[in-house]
Amino acid sequence: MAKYNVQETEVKWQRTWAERATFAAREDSTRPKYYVLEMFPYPSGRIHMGHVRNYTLGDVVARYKRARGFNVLHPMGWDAFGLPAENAAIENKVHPARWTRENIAVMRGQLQRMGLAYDWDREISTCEPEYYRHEQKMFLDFLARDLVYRRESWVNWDPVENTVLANEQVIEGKGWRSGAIVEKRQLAQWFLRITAFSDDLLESLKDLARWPERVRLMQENWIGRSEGARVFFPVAGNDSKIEIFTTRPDTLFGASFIALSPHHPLARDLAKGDAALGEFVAECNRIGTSEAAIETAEKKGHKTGLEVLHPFVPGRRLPVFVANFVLMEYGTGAIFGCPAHDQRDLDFARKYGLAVIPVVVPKNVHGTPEEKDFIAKLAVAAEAYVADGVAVNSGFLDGLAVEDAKHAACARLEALGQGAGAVQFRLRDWGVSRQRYWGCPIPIVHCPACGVVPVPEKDLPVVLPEDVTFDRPGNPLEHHPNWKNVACPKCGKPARRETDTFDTFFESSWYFARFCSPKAETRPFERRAADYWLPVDQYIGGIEHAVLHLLYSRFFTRAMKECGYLGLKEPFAGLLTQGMVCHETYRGADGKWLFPDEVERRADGTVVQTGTGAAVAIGRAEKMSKSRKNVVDPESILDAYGADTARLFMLSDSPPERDLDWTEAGIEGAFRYINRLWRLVDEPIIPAAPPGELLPDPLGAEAEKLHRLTHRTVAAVTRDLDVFHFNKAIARIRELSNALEALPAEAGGAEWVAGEALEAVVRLIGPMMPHLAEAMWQRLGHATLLADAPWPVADAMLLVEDTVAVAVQVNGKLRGTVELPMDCAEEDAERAALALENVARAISGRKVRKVIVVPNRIVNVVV
RNA sequence: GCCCGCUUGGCGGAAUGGUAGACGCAACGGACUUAAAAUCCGUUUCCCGGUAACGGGAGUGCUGGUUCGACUCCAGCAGCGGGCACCA
Repeated sequence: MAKYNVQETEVKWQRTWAERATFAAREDSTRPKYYVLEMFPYPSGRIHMGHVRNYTLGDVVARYKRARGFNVLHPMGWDAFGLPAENAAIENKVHPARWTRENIAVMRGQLQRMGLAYDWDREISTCEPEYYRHEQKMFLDFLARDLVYRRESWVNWDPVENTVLANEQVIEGKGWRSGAIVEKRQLAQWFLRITAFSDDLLESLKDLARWPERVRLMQENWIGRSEGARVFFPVAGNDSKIEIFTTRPDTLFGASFIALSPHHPLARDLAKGDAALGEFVAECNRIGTSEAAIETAEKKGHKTGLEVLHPFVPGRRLPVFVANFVLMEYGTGAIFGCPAHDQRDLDFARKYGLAVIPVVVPKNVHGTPEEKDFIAKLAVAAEAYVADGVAVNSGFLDGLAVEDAKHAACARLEALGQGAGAVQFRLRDWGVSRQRYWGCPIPIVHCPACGVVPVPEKDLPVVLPEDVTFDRPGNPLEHHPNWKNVACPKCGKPARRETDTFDTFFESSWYFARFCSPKAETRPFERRAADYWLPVDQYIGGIEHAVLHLLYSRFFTRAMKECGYLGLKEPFAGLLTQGMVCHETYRGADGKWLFPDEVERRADGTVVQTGTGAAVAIGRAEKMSKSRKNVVDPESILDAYGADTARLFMLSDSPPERDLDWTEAGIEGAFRYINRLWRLVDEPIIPAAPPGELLPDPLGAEAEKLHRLTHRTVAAVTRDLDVFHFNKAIARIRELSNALEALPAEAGGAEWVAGEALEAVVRLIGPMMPHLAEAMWQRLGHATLLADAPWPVADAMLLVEDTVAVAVQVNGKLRGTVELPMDCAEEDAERAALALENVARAISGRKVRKVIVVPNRIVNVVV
């Protein structure tokens, strides 16, 4: 018999699906719709294993839902703008447009070889004007509705290249190419007012029932709603004041200093007349813009010489510092420090010799003789007291619990006109300006006379010019000979185009809607199509997008709704976040990384370098990355084993949310199973009964078992696929195919039940190994496509068992099992359990105190 | 530094308050073969007793707790990973 011909079979069915437009999606109000979407890829050159995993997961969902009768939309496109194209342009002298389009062509071919059930007619690419023109229009709509504004903001600046750097281009505070110490600079930039929706974005997380809890938690923390107070501290000696935000107004009596952000207007004013302070601010600017860098840097401050007056304590003066850990972007850019009750403030106070004034004591200490002792210890402690308690040393707050003291403090501040209770969000507005070439041009003109002028709708799109060069650092749009010179749309006088482009998160914030009508010309998408298809029923992608991309998309959907583009505010009803694909790492004797195909495993289990035979050190599995060389090219797997094998391996070894270890042995195991399945139709042990033959009655015992297992498996796999437990679904299918192979030919009714089991296996593997399943389906004599066949349904009568094995424990330890009728009386179960010899031995004369019977599960005898 | 996860045999995992290790990988033993590959059958958490059937003990990162019963719930700790606003 012929071996299963992977390549020929896979190409054949891919062609068949394409010719018949099997996966073309059309709006159809008579059928329930289901929109499955995987995060679209950045066209970096070739697909990687992360893509294979992501798109396999989505494809199983798409094919399964289709079989269940849904009208499925399953599209694919390209997140085509981005930094790597510009890096390639600089390093390899390829134009970003050409590089990107060539990459797309290669990657499209690779995805097609995977047999993914996409409607390729809906393919989009965000770097084409047909796509980005619509987001230019949306930007102008947002501007008209005050969802867009312009302000100064900080960027990483490479003083050697005279270029803005992305955070990833800043390595240990230095520019990745120049090695120069990176500085912070201020530029006028465009912002989207995501904070206008802070409350709604937070509140609506509750409704996203099919999102992972941890993603909702991360977004909740990111939005970071906190209640507290804004407080004005009058500056001693003049009539200005410093406004701070605090979540602990109850500890105001413990205040011992004020700290300003280095970017606070007052700090910058003071720095003008204070060279040392100026140098300190410059030093802070060298930390860079990333929060991680600022938070991990040593906490430092600089005394300004200024003092403020305490709002509650007449005569108390607090020194004002500038501190490197205070963020201008959060609150008011100024804080008050209460060292006794905040660890960071305490560290700061110890460093600069500031007072530590305890103002909260634990409830159980308050009013006891230990109270004094507690306060005395805290005043000299290295650890702040941050837990709940009762206010002390706090005038009118004394004796109040923390929560009550907060309210009382706010009320007093308000009465004094020194502040008020306030809600503060950590979420900041979204800066979308990028000083880069390979992005969507921001449709704005700067006119010396009229100022900022939106490009009129009739002049859209503002097309990104392709005749640019990368021979010098900075944004090529700045150096383009004429692109930026335009007539002002308002007054007609010479003006200058905005040369910044959009953050690439802009494109990915609405592409899911574009797929509803990807060819719409006059608008981003047809309202009717969006109303039909949206929201995305199941979105699938990496956990690394848990906050930014997903939050921006949620915001964008709300903004589009405000502008009347669509009628909903949550884009993704269901979310599945998949884990990474990992591989063990190899280092040669010289310590350099080796690719998996540069090493070989010997029979004795050791691993050596191919060719030289030198010893290789094996490292634990880590995320596949070019830098560690622990990558396997999906195309080599497709060549050697085919798409179904790659898909099976991606699904069978780990649950989707977890990381997956790629192993050569695992892929071989998957390949063996593919061939074993093929043999079920190619060399059947038991010939299937002819179609239409009635179920023999009675069945032999073995046949009856398989008959029941078939139906149990159909039910179990259906349940598993509904909740994305693909690895469990495959384990069940393997159990069924194992049982099918083990069925004795002489069992009564063997032909009939073998045929039934085989047909069930083929239908169940359909979503996961679609090529093999089609080939087997055809071999079973079907003239139709499996892709068009409905999902099998289990006979409920066959799922009911009449007996069940019940575990018997003595004091929680397993001592045996008894076979009992399903749902038998508790007394019967107890009697049968106590009758076991082993149980009697375990009790061995001790008194039975209690017997716990959990019907159909367990009997626990307590002695 | 802050936020969020994860940790179960040699390995990937299953079991989400009720028989820990389903299913697979690897390894070992056997069958088939002149031989190999492929395929098929069997064994495999660890320790103790037993020729065996089997019996006993320990065991889900670590330390405690709740419960008749904990991989599962709670508290603390450790290790590893994701995110931190200009990578996508």
